[in-house]
Amino acid sequence: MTKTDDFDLRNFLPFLLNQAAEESSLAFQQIYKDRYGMLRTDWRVLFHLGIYGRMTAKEIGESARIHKTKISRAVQRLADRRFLTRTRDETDRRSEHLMLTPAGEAAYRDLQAVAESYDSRLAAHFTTGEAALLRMMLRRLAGMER
Amino acid sequence: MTKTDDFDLRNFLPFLLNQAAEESSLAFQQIYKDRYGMLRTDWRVLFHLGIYGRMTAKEIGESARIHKTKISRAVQRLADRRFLTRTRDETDRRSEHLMLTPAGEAAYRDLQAVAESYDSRLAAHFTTGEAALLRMMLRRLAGMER
DNA sequence: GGGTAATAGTTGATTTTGTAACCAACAAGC
DNA sequence: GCTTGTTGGTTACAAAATCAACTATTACCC
Repeated sequence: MTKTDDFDLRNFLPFLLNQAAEESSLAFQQIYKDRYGMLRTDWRVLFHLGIYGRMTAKEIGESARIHKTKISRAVQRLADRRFLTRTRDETDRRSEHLMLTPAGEAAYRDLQAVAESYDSRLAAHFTTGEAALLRMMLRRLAGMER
Repeated sequence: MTKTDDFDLRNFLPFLLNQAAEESSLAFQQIYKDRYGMLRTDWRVLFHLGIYGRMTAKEIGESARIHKTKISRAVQRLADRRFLTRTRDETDRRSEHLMLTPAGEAAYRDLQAVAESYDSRLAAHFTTGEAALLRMMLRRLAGMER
């Protein structure tokens, strides 16, 4: 395993970002998967509804940059488990408003608490200033701010 | 879309890291996909061989934290396209050494150049010091250093 | 040396994702 | 009000990822 080229893969940002994202999602993923049998898109939808209270599939998709088919399926799964309700918008009958049921709220509160402590644990790798800078840089890379 | 909970998803590191990783991989992905019909694992294997010259599937898997079935199939695809050769290790006939063919080397050099300029473009969002700090923090989150 | 466990890598079945086509409701122009 | 285009969301089919089981070979160890 002698180097024949000095390009450093371990510093290549797309690679590095993916490794960090994967590693830092692992333990959290384990929790929502084991505890609620959820997929990645499921908890993201759950969190959006938990945070914003009432949204349409489209709004969630735009906010989290998730394709509409993935949202559609996650909403189905969550509706099947009675974690959310769908109600048609009467002024535009194409779209429907999603809201968490009490069971959904409970799941959200549980996972939200996990997420908060999980995030603190990750941030504890750094000083407060570093962590803030990291989030800012990530938001910029994610195109969430300019 | 009024907030009913003050948890900030957009600052939750696993979420943020994934968004940044996805966004910052997009254009590069387009290139290896369009230009060589490669998948994510394919270019990672290609890069490992391009950088280190000769590795076994297992070594690549450990280095990039990719599951062996994914590696196995990526190696198959790359071998089918004559981008690499496999030769059995004669002292341990279970494993085989992978090496790029000239065609594989050419593809690697091409993509490596793209990767380098792509990385610079991403890093240009920040000052030199910030970028270095970012990489360091990501390596730490990825468990690549302690 | 013979039996058992471990390892490198492959294969097959199942689940999840991605892509395109689709349906129903709405909007705009005429 | 009819046609054409757009939009929110679902569905069908193909591609890819995951997980478990499998083969072949080597290591362990009594």
